[in-house]
Amino acid sequence: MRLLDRAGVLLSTKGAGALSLRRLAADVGTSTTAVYSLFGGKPALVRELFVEAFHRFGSHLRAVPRTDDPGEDLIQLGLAYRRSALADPHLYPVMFTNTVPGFEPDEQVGQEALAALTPLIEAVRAGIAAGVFPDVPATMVVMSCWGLAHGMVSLELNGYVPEELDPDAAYERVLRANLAGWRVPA
Amino acid sequence: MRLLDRAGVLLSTKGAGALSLRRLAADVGTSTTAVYSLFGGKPALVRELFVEAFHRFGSHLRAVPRTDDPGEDLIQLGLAYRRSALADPHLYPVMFTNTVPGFEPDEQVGQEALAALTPLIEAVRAGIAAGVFPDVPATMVVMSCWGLAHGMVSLELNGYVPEELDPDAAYERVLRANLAGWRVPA
DNA sequence: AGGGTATCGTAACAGTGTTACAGCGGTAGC
DNA sequence: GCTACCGCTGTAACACTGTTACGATACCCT
Repeated sequence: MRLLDRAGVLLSTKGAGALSLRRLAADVGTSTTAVYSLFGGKPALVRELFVEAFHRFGSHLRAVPRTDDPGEDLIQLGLAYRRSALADPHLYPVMFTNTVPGFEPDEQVGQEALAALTPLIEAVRAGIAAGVFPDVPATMVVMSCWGLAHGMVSLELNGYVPEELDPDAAYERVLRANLAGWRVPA
Repeated sequence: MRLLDRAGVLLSTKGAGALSLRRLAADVGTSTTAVYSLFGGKPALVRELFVEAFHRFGSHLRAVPRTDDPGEDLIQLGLAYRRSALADPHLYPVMFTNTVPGFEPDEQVGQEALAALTPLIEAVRAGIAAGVFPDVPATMVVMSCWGLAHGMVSLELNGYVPEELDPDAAYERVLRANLAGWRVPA
């Protein structure tokens, strides 16, 4: 589907504001009606981009190997999280902050989007089972890691990281500090 | 300025998509041209809302008292951060994620917006001076606390917090864990 | 070969931000 | 008191957006 590809490129380069149906149709060489017969409108097209973005996102996360050290696995997952976001920055807000006006993820697509976080959940569960994390609901420390990664990446994408900080090193340092706070003292 | 007030209400209730100049002008009883002679366009009006939002945000943060326990101060600041965001949720994305298409915070307004984080910076500096935090750049642990708070709040606002978690309790727990990870062991 | 369905193009409608133009008001200078 | 000016306002238009009704086309299946 050339429309979807072109829409992804257009959104990744020019941003959400430049994603207009006429522009899109003109680039591909068709008319705006094609979008309606193939997808059903602009929100439906963005929905397709949404699941595509989460597929790539899930691939990045599934690519980090699972070791016998759940803590280090979580760190690596956090680094992969940021790499995925920085790979195409304009796709990130489509997933987690509503950038395109008409589109909001419905219940179904939202659930299968969260499936991309499975490696994170499993690492946390393994950590709790191994006793390196306290006996709290796994979703809580998942939200902790996810929230920190999302917040840091989101702030970085919006240009809120101070210049005196090396983004790579600071991000990893922050991740490790957060995780250290969850470790139950041996 | 009734236009600004009405714009704030409209944005806080109906969201960014409903903030149209014609709608706004009709509600106040004037014409769209008023926005151009008074502000200079829609982005300029949103800019005004941006600084207004940061003023309120700064007030929430300045309202938490400073004690001799920098760690606890940071927790209270984090709680105030979330309270401020939940007070009018639609104003939060205006500050930290670009919701309104035409508007992006320029350098000047972005700098004075960050001034709202002053209490956070001071608490971190006090913590480093007191030896409860390690001797790292203050901006790093600031970014850590800010990133976590922003990420958690952002995810909550987008409906990504699992139902089995009590949002209030989980948020505070996550904040405390993160801060514990920064504490240098006595 | 014929019929049905999916897709596409043209044109229009409603809505948006923006701007040129004209009119009104008040205010400063003489 | 008159006049000229300047800020503010409304009307109307332009260019753009998403959306849809209507025909026409092409393709696939029977």
